Formats: sequence, C-alpha cells, structure tokens
Amino acid sequence: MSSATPIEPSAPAGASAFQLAKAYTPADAERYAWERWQGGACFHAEPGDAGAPYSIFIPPPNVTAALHLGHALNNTLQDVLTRFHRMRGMNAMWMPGTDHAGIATQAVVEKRLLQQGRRRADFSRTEFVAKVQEWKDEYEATILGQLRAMGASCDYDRTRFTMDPVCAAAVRHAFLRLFDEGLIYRGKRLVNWDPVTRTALADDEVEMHEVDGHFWYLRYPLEDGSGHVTVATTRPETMLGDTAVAVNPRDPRAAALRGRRLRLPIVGRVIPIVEDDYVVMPVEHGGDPADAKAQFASGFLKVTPAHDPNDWDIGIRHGLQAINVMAPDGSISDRHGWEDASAEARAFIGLSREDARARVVEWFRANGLLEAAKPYRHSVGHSYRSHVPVEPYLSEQWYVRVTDDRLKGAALRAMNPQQRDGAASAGPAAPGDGGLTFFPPRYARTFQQWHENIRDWCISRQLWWGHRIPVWSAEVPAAEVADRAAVDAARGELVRSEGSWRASGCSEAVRRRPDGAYERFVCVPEQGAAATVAALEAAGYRQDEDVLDTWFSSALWPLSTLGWPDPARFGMQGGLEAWNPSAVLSTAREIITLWVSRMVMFNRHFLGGRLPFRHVFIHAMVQDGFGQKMSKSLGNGVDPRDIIATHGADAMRFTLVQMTTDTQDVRMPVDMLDPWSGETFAPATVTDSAGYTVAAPVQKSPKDPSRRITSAYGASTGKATPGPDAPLARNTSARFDVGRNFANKVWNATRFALGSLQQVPGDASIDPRARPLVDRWIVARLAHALASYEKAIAGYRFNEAADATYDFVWREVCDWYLESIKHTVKQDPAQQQVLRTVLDASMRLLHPQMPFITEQLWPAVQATGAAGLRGVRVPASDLCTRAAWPEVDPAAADAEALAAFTRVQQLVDAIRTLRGARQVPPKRRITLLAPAGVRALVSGAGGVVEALAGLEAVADLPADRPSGAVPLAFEGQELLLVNLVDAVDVGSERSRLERLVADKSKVIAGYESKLGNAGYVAKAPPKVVEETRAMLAQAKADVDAARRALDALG
RNA sequence: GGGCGCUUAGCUCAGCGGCGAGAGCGCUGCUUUUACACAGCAGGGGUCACAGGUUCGAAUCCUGUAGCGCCCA
Repeated sequence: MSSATPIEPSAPAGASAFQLAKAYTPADAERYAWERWQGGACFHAEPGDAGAPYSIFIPPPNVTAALHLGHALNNTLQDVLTRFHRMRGMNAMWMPGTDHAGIATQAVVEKRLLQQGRRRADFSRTEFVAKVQEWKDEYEATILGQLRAMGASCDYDRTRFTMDPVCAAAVRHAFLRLFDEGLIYRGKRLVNWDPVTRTALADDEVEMHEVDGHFWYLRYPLEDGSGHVTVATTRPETMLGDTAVAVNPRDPRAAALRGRRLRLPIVGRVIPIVEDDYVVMPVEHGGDPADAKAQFASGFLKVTPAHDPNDWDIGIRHGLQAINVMAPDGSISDRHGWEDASAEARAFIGLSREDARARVVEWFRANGLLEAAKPYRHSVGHSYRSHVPVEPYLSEQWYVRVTDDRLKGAALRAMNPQQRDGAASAGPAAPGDGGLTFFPPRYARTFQQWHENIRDWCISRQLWWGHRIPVWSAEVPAAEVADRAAVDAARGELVRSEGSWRASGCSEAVRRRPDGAYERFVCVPEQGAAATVAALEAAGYRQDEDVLDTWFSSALWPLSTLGWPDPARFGMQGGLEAWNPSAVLSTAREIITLWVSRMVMFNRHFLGGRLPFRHVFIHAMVQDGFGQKMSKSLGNGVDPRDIIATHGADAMRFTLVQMTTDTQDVRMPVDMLDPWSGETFAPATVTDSAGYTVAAPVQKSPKDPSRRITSAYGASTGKATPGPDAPLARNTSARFDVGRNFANKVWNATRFALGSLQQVPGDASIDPRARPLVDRWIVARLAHALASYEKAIAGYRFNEAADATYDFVWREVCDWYLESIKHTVKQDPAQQQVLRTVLDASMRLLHPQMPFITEQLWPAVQATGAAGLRGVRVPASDLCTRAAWPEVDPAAADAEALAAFTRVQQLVDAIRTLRGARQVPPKRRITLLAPAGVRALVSGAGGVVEALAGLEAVADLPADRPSGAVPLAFEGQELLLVNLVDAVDVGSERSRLERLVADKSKVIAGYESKLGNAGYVAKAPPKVVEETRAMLAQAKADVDAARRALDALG
C-alpha cells in the first residue's frame, strides 16, 4: 500500500464512496491514526476544558530497560479507561512519564561499564551521572516510543521524568517541610546493608531466599569459670560484637543464672546474662514442639545489637551497648565502633564475613568450645540488586517517620470503611477519609496490613544517581547552640534549633555527637539555594553525600507532575485542582506497598488530606509459558513492539484486555519468529543459574539448523549479541491470534457494510420500533452491548468489557444481522439507516480497545451519511477518538424483539443442525412444513429464517406425511423438512431419531427425578420449578414427535 | 512463619448456589456461495484437583488434603 491509508474514494457519487483493501493492514492504520491524532492535538487537556475532570497518572516505568508485555497490559488498560471517559465527554488527562529508578539504573550502568572493564570509581561523580543520563535518555525515548506504538493516548505535552526540575522542586519542598515538622530524622539504626553496592536498602528492596546453612552451638564460659552456657547461632562471625546473652525468664535454668556474667571467647569481653521473652526455649525446657526453631534452640541467645534487628530491640530493652565489628564492605574491622579488640581477636580483622565465619567456627572447635553443628535451611535476606546476603548494619541514615499518625494513620483512615477490617477511626472525618477503594477488594487487606506493621522508612541511599539530600552540616561551637540542654537531653538525636539560617528559609536541627561535639544540620530550600549554599559552604558546611530513595520522588508523582507546590512557576495553573485526586491508579500487586502506600501518605499530608486517587486497580500479572513472571531482570519479557509487528497494536490490545480477569494471572506461551525463514517456532529452552526456564540465547533455525539466531532473551541479558551470522529473532505468541482475527473481522464487516450503504444525508428520525424484527433486535442488542460494556468498565472487569464487544460485533452483527439483511438492505433505505447506525456505534464501542482500526475506518463510515435513529444518538465527529460515546434510550432495549428473535435463532439453529446431520449440500434449498404458530414466527421475521436456514418455501403441515419428509422437533412441536435429499436414507434417519430419543429420555429422567423430589418442589423458588416443568413438557413432546416419526419410517 | 490467588475440554481461560457446564485456539466433516479461509456452517471432546460436609439442589458455599504461583516477614 503506497498511500498512508488504503481507503480511497473511487466509486461514483451515490454509490459506495470508499473501497477498502481486502485484508486489514495494521501498520497502515497505526501510521494513519497517529497522523490524525497528532494533527488534532487530541490527547492534550487543559484544566479549564469542558467536562468533569478524569485523570490517570501512569506508573512511571523505570528507565532501566524497554517495556515488556506486563507494561503493555497495564498501559492498555489505562488507555481504555482514558479513551472511554474522554468519549463520554470528560476532561480526560493521562499523565505520562518515567522514573529514574536510582539503584536499579545505577546498577545496570555499572554493569555495562564493568563489561568494558571500568568501574564507577574511575569516574568523578559528575562524569558518572552523565553516563547514567545517557542511558536514561536512550531508554526514556524507547519507552515513550513503545507507548505511542501501542496507542497510548497520553498527554505527551506533559511528559515528566522524576528528576525533571519540576519534580526536583517538589522533592526539595517536601523534604524541607517534613524536616521542619520533625517527620524526617537522622538516626543511627540497623539498616539492610548491601556490602557490594555499599548502600542501605529499604525493607522491600530485600529479597528472601532459602539458603542451606548451619546452626552452630558455641559455649560461652561463665566469668567465674564455674560452667558455661551454649548459644545457638547461624552467624557465628557476629559473636565478636556480642554484648549479652539472653535467656527466656520462663526457662527453668534462668533463676540459677540470674545476675551471672560470661566471658566472651576470643574477645575476652565480660557480658551480662539478660532475661527476655523473645528467646525461644528448646523443647526439652518447655519450648513449643510445633515451632521449628524450638527444635534447634539451645535456650541461650547471643545478643549482637549492632548486627541483628531483633538483638537491636533486645539491646534497647536492656540498655546494652551496640558494637559494630564490620566495615562497610562487610569485612571484620575495629575502626567502626569496636574498641576492645583483644590481641587474639585482632587475628580476625580484615577477614571477609565468609572467611571470618569459618575461622570463628574453627577457633571454637580448636578450643573445645564448639558443642555441635547442625545443617539448617533458612531464609536469608539478599540485595535485590547485587544478590548477596544483606548485612544488618549499624549506620547513620535519614528516615521518614512514617509511623507517625500524620502519615500511617492518614493512610489507614483513607481506606473505604467497607474494605477495612476492624476498628473504624474515631473522631471527626478529615477530607479524603474513607475515600480509597481497591479493585479487586481483597487487595485492601494488603494495604491495611502493610500500614499496621509499617516501620520508619530509611530514605538515604549511598548512590550517585538520584535526588541529592538537601542537607548541609557542620560541627559548631557549643556557644552557638541556643537550647543546649534540650540537645544534650536528646542523646544524639536531632533537635529542632533555630539559628541564623532560618532567615534564608532553611530549617535547622542540632545534635550532640558521641564525641561530645555539636553538629548543626541545615535543610536548604530549593529556591534561592545558590546564595545560601555559597554562604553555608563558606562557613564550612558540607552537603550530605547521599541521594534519596527513588520512591521518595515517586511518592510525589501525582503532585509534582502538576507543578506542586507552585504550579504557576511552571505554567501549570489549575491542574492540581482539576486532576488531583485522579480517578484510578492502575498497577501491579507488589506496588501496593512500594508506591501506593507512600503516595497516599504524602498526597494526604501535603494537600490537606486529599487522596492521590480514588480507586486502586490491581491488574493481573503476565507470566511466560512456564508460569514465570515476566520481568526486566529475568530477561524473559516480550517487547510489545514484537507483537505489534506480527499481529498489530489493536490485536495486542484487544487480547490483553480480554485476558485481564480478576483472579487469574495470565500465562503467555512465547514463540519465536525465525528471521531466516519467517516461520514461527517454539524456541529451545535452557535453565538459567537461578533455576528459571528461559529461551536459549542462541537458537537454530528450524528450517536450516546450520543457521543461527539470537533470541531476545540472549540479547537483553547480554548472553548473546545479534549480528549478521545470528540475527535477532522477534518473539510472538499465538495467543494474540484472537485479536488479529477479530480486527480482520471488523475490517471486513465494515467493508461489506459500506458496500451496502448509499451515500445519503442520513435520517435519524427513523424509529427502530417500526422496523422489521431483525432491525429491532440488533438495536436492542446494541443497547445491551453498550450497557454491558459500561458496567464492566465501571467495575474494572476488563475481560467482560472485551467480551461484550466481541460477542456483539462478531456473533450478533456479523453472524446474524449482516447475514439476515444481505438480501434486503440494498433496496431498503431505512434498513440502511439502521445498519449505518449500528456500524457507527460499533466503531465507537470498539474504539477504546482498538483505536487504530476504528480511526482508520472512521472517515469511510462517516461518509455514508449521518448515523442515528430515534432513541439512538451518535453525533457526527471528525475523528473517532473525539466522537461521543453512543447514547441509547432505555426504550431501545426492545424485550419483545429480543424474545421473538431468540425463537428465530433457535428455529434456524435446529434446521441447520439437521441439515448438517443429514449432510444436505449448503446450496440446496429445502421446504419447511410447519403449523400456523411457527409459520407466523417465520413470516414475522421477514425472510430471515428462509435466508439463514436455506429454505425455498414454508407451507402448512399436510394431513399425510409426504414421503421423504424428515421430522424436526421445535418447541415441542413436530415440523417437517422436505426436499432435503433426492432419496431419504431410511437407515441413517432411523439411527438419528433413535439417538434423539435416547438423549431426550435421559434429560426427561433428570427432570422427573428433580420434580419427584418433594424438597425441591417445596423449597426451590416457584419460578425455577415452573421452568423445570415447562422444559420437561417440551422434552416429552420432542420425544413423542420423534417416536411418531420412527413409526412413520415403518 | 503470615496473607492472597489458582487447579474446569489437548492449550489459554470464562462461569462462582438452580435451564443437559461455556468461549477462543487446536481437532473432524462440509463449504473457495462476490465482506472476511485471519472465514462460514455443523460436529467430537470435560468423574469442573482430591476427600468430607452444608443444601431440595454444589464446578459454584464450608472444612481438610495435594500441587502451582504471588505478596509480606
């Protein structure tokens, strides 16, 4: 096809004005539609535009890699929602953008540099950030290109990146405000430490993996040498930092040990025995036999507050010291808080934690203090980036006090009370309270439980890529600390303290360090920062080296993208009022804790209780053919552009929408397209190091095994590189055939309809009620399809929405309506108006999920004349994407027509089934002999039965059965078909009837036993019983008719 | 360890108290009839994971068992 569109005016005026190509070519439509949409600025919205606001914020994809089908699914659903509400006249705005994804992006860039033999340390911070920026630019462009390719109707003029100046301004403002309110603090706490990337991780950045380890049983002698206790541990190397041993107060041995002290082996440190409920008792001393830990417990727990979160808590309860014995790289060190290392202990300094573990165990063995070692399989936290075990590590970090009621409490109060378990909040409701609803509802529980157990959020990351923490600090003389008593009393915690920087808009806090010195922290506002920073640095202040957790900026997404806190500064006036709260957040399950929670807390906190969105829709997960989650990191993702290339964007979209159900995740067997032969094949698989089944990086061409192919998996993981010898293979999947076939059907049905329509002005005053049965029926079905679609979308039941369009367009319009009117429509202008309206409304109905094909067909459909009927309004529009959603009066749901046409369909089906069973040639016209009631039905249908069942005549039943007549049971009556074949095959006719009698008899027995059950008749609803009686009567009549026919056969 | 979901036709999935359990793909037969073979018509194919229970009635509700998957710790 040379032109941008295969639709060309060709026929003379008065006849069909457009000729469509015989098959649908998606790429043409995709190009054509984008030209129109872009030219018409169709997706840009302004706050003052007409209509009630409807907004969606895209979950900004990470710039780490290209999008896969999981993203395609999520974004298609958002686009369906956006397009649908736009067509309903709402002021729809879909905010697009991408996320800088701090640690993940820095990790992929570092990995790439490593492949070139270079490290982050080889660059300055500025140089390195520039490298990451290059990566970001490339993938941001890729991602936005993918969104367009799949038809996403985002307001691209508003495209944001989480490190844009607008977003940065919001981050600075939010940080300053939280700092000023005391909701951000600096604390020495145990963090999840990744010793490889040397950064703290948030709790949810830690992945649990089962690991085969040991429980080691170590003897610690009593100080006075009168005995020992045995502690059980999986991490013996941390014993260097032990500051107590704990025993459960209920343990029978506890009393005798009360007040005693131990001498810590190797180190020589004297440590107390403390009593704490946390300690698991061994089974033989009263522990719970059902508790697996009790099987391994010795009843004595070594307490290492600096290296274990539970021990940290015990340390707090008993006032114990926390002694950190490791360096940031995980090696044993006496320079990070360990001051009492003995000569013997010094031998362990500098060892890696793995080596230290082996040497400590060896030491205990050599000194006769290793009582036992038992194999033990347990869960160990690993960094989701470097995949090494996370070290609980004592370090100074910045935290958001999300446990504060202003954050945690506000999030819980946001919940729709009907979805919230337990106590509703007391007191007067704040704006936004109770306004957050989850779809499907069960995910509300995840949200609630997360907040009920939430811990303060560590927001500092020891990275270079991200929003740098806007705090400058310096040691200050005691004389400069105004409220020194309060600072001293806070024992190292930060205390708000007004100083001279307040005048520049800064917020200040002071603390007293363990060494006694005072340190002032100054949080600097973004505006006017240059002068302030210059002054601070001149005064010896230095900016914090760390950056903020990515989710800090993501949490502000619904605010920052609309210009908060100062929209006017970025020319964004009005957006915050119009589009925040947004209508719905559409995202994946794990995002509830990572992102949904934080957006709710921040949006409510910063906007006076306002919610960021009213609904949260959690969509299904896309899995590969082996039931494994499609993910960027695993490399098994399928690029939506591959599917668009093989099936078209509309086909992909329709299929994704149709398979989005409430409960099931989506399994997607993936095939590959051989670049040598163009053939589709199932790729060879291998098992990767983590045990996943993945496509082999290099494949053999199925046609010619000597030729090589690079799989997308190989290319995306860097395990193979596409080249002339081994070109890259596109992925594809037969699951998208449904959508491709449907698009082609839509194309051809439209092509046929256009050929039947005269170009006329169109007459919207035609009353469908005055039309023949089939016209009345299709209008009623249109009303039904629209209502089903609207209801499904309102409940986020996307598969039901897709099915409603599929069944209406294919099963009803194509299979019944078009086939029924084929022989009448050209001579009937009023019927053409019905067809014109059904066609036009179908385009609109299909548009949200299949925007490309409908946009391309639109001008041809519009050119046939103005669509519309009495009670069916489809006002003209230049573009389908701007067309109004069809409005149908309730009266169009013509129940009488529906009932009558259902009988017509049953009669046609019965005749067709019999024709099939008797193998009557499709072209052969047959005659139906029927009683008056059935003849009335046939004539009332206006030729439809004759056309669809292949009848040449319909006549009354004669007194005597004509020879060669074949009986047909319909509604309990016996009809006859004649002229089926030249000679009736008595044998096959007899066996057909006998089979029918047998089948029906089984059904009759079923009904009779039901009705013979007194309980059923007494307790089932009368309507159900009545239906059963009617069906029994009809089945009996059918059997009687068949028996009579058998008798007649002789 | 806690929570959630799934197990229905060869495959991918609907249905979630009441009509002989459905769809798409695949399979079989017929049809190349000027909308569409990416099609039409007809057909075959299912102890609804298993075991108990509630009910007049269970794929559907409850309990338990087994397997698969996800989230949180």
